[in-house]
Amino acid sequence: MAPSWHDGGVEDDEVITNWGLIVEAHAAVMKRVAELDNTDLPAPFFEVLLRLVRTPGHRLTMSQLAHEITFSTGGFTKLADRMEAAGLVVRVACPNDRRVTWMALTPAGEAAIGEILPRHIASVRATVLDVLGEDALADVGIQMRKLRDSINGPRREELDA
Amino acid sequence: MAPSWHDGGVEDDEVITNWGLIVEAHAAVMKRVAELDNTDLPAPFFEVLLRLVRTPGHRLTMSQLAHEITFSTGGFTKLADRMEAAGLVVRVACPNDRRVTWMALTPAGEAAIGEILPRHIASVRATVLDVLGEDALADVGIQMRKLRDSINGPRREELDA
DNA sequence: CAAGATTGACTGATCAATCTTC
DNA sequence: GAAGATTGATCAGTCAATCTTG
Repeated sequence: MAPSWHDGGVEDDEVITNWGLIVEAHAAVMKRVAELDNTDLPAPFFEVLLRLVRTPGHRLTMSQLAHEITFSTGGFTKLADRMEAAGLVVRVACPNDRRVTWMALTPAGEAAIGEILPRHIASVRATVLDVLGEDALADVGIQMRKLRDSINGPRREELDA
Repeated sequence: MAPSWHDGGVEDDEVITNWGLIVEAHAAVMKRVAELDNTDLPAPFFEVLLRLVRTPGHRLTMSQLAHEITFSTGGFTKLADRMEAAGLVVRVACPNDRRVTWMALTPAGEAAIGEILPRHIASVRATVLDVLGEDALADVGIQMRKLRDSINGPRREELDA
């Protein structure tokens, strides 16, 4: 057996290797899916549109969206500028609290996500589901949810993407 | 049961949700580990140093390193500039093929990775291993290797990180 | 004074084009 | 001509500071 400074525990190499596999698999799948998607829509645009279209009312606040796609608020403001310039979303003032700004889908935004999403789903199916199979993917999902929730806390509503 | 346009197959939502969990867990862990590492060493620096220190001779070519950390060659040249300016690595001309440049660890680079790596391992243990447990993490690793290898092809040597 | 959003300065990556060497 | 590395132009993100509203 190999030596370790964790008496009786798991090898460091094993932990680092397995975490490394998650990182590498994530990067490889992201890249492949982007190729298969074959779209000119920037990835952050897609992330935003997806979350908006899956939300009742098709609108979320700037802060909420920024957090969900793990952007800084400053970075998200500029992303919002670009998406609004592209006609995919509009800013809507919040009447209740005049500090907050809603981001809402435009018809063009709905059309864009409606056009890309089926291809994206096909890409993920081909890259992930067809390789792992249904059961293994479900098992991985369970573990990943544990990881996520141990850090972010469980979600009030499931809006994974 | 819910409807699907994949007759008898897996639901789209299920696939997208599970893949989304991988993406979110990856992002959350990356962020948390970075916090726990508590280092001023930029992440790409760490990635490069780690691969160098784990390589016999402590040297790899620019292209090879660029590919391993999934950088463009142009981007890696500039990363190498910064790391060399920081005294962590040196470029070494290859005598056999004068097109290639080796990147080699300096003593300062060895010291830097030697100092951060134990903390990093502890961060990953606390964030990943302690949450999933040894067996579940190993299972996830198996699936992630399948994903990676189905895209990149199996590695000649295991150098995960 | 805290929270949401924006702005400006800066950093770090990509891409396409170029240079050298095989 | 192809491969490895570099360069210049550009782009998209962070961070710290600011403004407004609660």
